[in-house]
Amino acid sequence: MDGYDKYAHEPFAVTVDLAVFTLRDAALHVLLVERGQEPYAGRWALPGGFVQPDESAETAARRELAEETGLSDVSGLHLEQLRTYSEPGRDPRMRVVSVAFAALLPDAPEAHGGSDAADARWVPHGTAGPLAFDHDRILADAHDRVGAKFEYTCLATAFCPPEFTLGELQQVYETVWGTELDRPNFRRKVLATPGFVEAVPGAARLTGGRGKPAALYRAGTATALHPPLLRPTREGRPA
Amino acid sequence: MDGYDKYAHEPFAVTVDLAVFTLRDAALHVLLVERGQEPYAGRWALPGGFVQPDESAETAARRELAEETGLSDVSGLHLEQLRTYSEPGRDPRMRVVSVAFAALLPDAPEAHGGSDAADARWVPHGTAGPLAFDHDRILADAHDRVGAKFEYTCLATAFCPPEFTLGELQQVYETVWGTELDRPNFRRKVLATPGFVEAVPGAARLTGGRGKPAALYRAGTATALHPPLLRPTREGRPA
DNA sequence: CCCTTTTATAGTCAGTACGACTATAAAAGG
DNA sequence: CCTTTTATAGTCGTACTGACTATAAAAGGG
Repeated sequence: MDGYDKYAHEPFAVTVDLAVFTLRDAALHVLLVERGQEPYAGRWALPGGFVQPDESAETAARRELAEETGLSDVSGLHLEQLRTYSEPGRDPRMRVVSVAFAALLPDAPEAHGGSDAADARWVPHGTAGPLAFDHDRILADAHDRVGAKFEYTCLATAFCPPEFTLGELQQVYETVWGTELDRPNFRRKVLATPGFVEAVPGAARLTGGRGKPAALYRAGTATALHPPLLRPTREGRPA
Repeated sequence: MDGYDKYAHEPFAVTVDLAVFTLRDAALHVLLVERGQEPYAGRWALPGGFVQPDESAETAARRELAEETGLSDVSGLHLEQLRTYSEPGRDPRMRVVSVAFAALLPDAPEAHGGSDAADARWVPHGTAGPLAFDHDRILADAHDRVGAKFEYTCLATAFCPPEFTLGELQQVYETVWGTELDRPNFRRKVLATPGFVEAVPGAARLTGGRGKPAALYRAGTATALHPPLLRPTREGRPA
């Protein structure tokens, strides 16, 4: 890193791209914007924008998160840097290096209410055709990362409202992983992990529809899962 | 990402920084360069450099890896993107966004043999005082990441020569984690994981010094570890 | 109002994995 | 020859997990 002046260094534009997930009707949704101009006009793209001169990528990402979701307070939301995408041809107009982030929301208020008219929309995951730029790749990487972190962290509660049932928490896992889990075993595991969830003391209950009311829980203070909660082995057919 | 021309976007310099690890005499070593000029003159720093206009960060990182280690072929080495550091004040001279990488080498040829005189040196981990810029943070993050990946991947063999004993592999784990492992249990776990290591058929053996000769193994084809090989629980004192 | 359906919760049981430990084998050093 | 050192084999009890059965408490339909 010596001798900056000895090297010719081209200027790069630095942006952030956000893969923002939420759960709606037990289906994974992603926040997307429709592009109005070339390149990729008419295609869906991940929300994002330029990092300003006085911002870190994290600051820019949280600012974009607030702008695109229309939420007034995004300070408590889970936002995590994924990785940086820097292939020379990824934006045909100029040399853009993009720091990608993943964000998780509990509920899904319709997005484009913001005064700045960020016309972002919640789109069911997988239904938005090929995205602009390399955003399909970014989105897939984000989904992989979130799924992997579910195994050894308590991240799943970031999709849940402040109070939730164990059935809802299990739904979160099943939706993100795309698998089904055994309900008694899931209960046992979650309750056996200290700090994952804590029972709402008022023995409060919630009626979602048919069956017996379920006890309510809040997210606990733990962040890691020891031992991990592994998804069902996908070694069903080994080669 | 619409409307590039509506935003004022300052140019950024984009660099890569490398945390290159190797094992020497059962001690973790890091490749560092001594800074010759301000800022941080005389301090150690991670090797790195600017991303060229026609390069991705990954390409730049592998090029720097070859330059700084002096190795002619770095194509087989493990090189992995860590994350991007973009705090506005991290370089006092200019706005620099740095994509950090971690690399693992089996053996440690003394580095600065390269014709380009990259004067990088192998320094025992933890002995190089405070590093320049935010490189202490980057190095710590890299070490954390490598240690964490040891739990659920076969990455540890990246530190080993083509043929190695189980004792040497255990040394790798113990050095990176800073803990001691039970030898029989470690054997059982490694050998029970299909594809982690494969025995060298010639019943070959190696004498390191005193005791009974050990069987030789090669790295297998597996990359993941299911179930993971967790390090001894550091919950010795819970709060 | 009873009976079925649905969901929540409790509990059982066997197989696996793992930590702690003991025992044997094969080399080097004195 | 005996001790030390390292490699390898095996044992035992516990914790965790997958698969499963059973009971409780609600809604809905006849």
